[in-house]
Amino acid sequence: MTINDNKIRLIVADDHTLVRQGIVQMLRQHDEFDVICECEDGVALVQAVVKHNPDVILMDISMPKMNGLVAIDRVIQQRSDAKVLVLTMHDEIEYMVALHRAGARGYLLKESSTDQLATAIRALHRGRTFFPDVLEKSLESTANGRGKPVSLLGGLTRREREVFFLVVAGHTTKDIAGLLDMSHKTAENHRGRVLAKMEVANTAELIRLAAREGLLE
Amino acid sequence: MTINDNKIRLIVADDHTLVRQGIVQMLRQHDEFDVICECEDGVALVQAVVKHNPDVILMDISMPKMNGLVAIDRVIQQRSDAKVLVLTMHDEIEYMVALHRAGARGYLLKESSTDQLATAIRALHRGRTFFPDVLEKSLESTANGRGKPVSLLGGLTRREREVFFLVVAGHTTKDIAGLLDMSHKTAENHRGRVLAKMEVANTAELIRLAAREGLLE
DNA sequence: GGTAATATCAGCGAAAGCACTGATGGAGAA
DNA sequence: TTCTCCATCAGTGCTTTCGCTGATATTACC
Repeated sequence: MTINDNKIRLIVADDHTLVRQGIVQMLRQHDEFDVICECEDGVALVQAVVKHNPDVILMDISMPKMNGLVAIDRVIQQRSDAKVLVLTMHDEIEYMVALHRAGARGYLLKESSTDQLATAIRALHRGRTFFPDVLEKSLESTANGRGKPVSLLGGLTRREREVFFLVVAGHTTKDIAGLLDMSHKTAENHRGRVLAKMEVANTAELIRLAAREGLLE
Repeated sequence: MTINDNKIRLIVADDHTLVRQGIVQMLRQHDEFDVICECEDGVALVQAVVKHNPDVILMDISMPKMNGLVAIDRVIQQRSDAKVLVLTMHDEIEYMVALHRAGARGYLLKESSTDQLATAIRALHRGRTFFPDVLEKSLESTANGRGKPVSLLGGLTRREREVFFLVVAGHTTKDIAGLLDMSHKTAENHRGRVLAKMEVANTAELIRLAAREGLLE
């Protein structure tokens, strides 16, 4: 037995102890995996990556002390070949794209099965990526079409952004028309395009999205 | 009356398979617990409770198909003595108060340790409750310092609270009527009363308010 | 000069939201 | 037993949202 008996060496980072320990417990059922370290926040993760140089890193994106995106950035800075598999509850495409750009190599919803988790880990270990189909499509379309939008507000035009902020501030289209000195039909049209670009069905969802992105207040 | 030794019989409900299975895996390490059923949503949970009559119910509050608060309500309807332990990531007091009123007997953050989880389960099984200290204080203050609303949700009736959560989740009144099995007019009425009590003009403002209060998942 | 993106306006129709009012039955308290 | 709160359903009427289509003017880029 060598110390390196080709197990896949993992670091698991998640601030929710119950969740993290649960996942670790589960991974320990598989012989092929070796959880060498657990982290509660991004800072600890970056240090652990430097110290242990794991094969694959499993991490939640919403962690205290250091935002997940920033954490990925730091990790990649330390080890440009780091294989980061993000575990998350959000299936918003915006999230996926952002993570992909940040350098994550895989993205897995917490709704996923344990089999999928194992598959994803193996994929990353072999140098592959693991993203849901939706993202693949989106990345293609951004590659084909001009490589623009991505950021939540980036895809909006100037006027649409103005309308967006007034909508999430709770104004009706008529209000907005008055405030921006335009026809209420124009305001409606802008509003409609915002909803379409943001891929939400109604104002309620739009505001939820804005809240998630920290765009309220 | 205990046919199968005196293990504490548990149902675990969480829509995130990874999280759920992790927790289950962890509970199986303890001899004193017996996980008799896992559920992915509120609907399944209610059915499972009726069927298995567990000692303690572990549940996430943010689940698809049926909002957690609604689910608790239904569970309590079926078994008024059901011991519901809520697992969540949110430590907002509003949530705790609402859950307490809904009939949950315990509240545990996912940041908690496994020991705390075991302690909480045992507490509920013995007929005690398990809430963070902050809540105890808050509940006292509502009892003593009379009158004061304290909670945003405090002024709402049980049904109004259910509707509230579904509204801020982005559902239309028709959706809500379906989910709560009521006429769409009734749902509209509840919604209207929620808007009035919260002193906001429309859904947009309501969601902003909810976001400010940390009531969005 | 052609092309593309943007900002503007408008109409239509379906759906949803919102403000009223009124009515019934049940549960619990005074 | 009254009385109040709650949950339920319903109707009317108006406003707002939302999806779709189509049109024009300006700007800017190649």
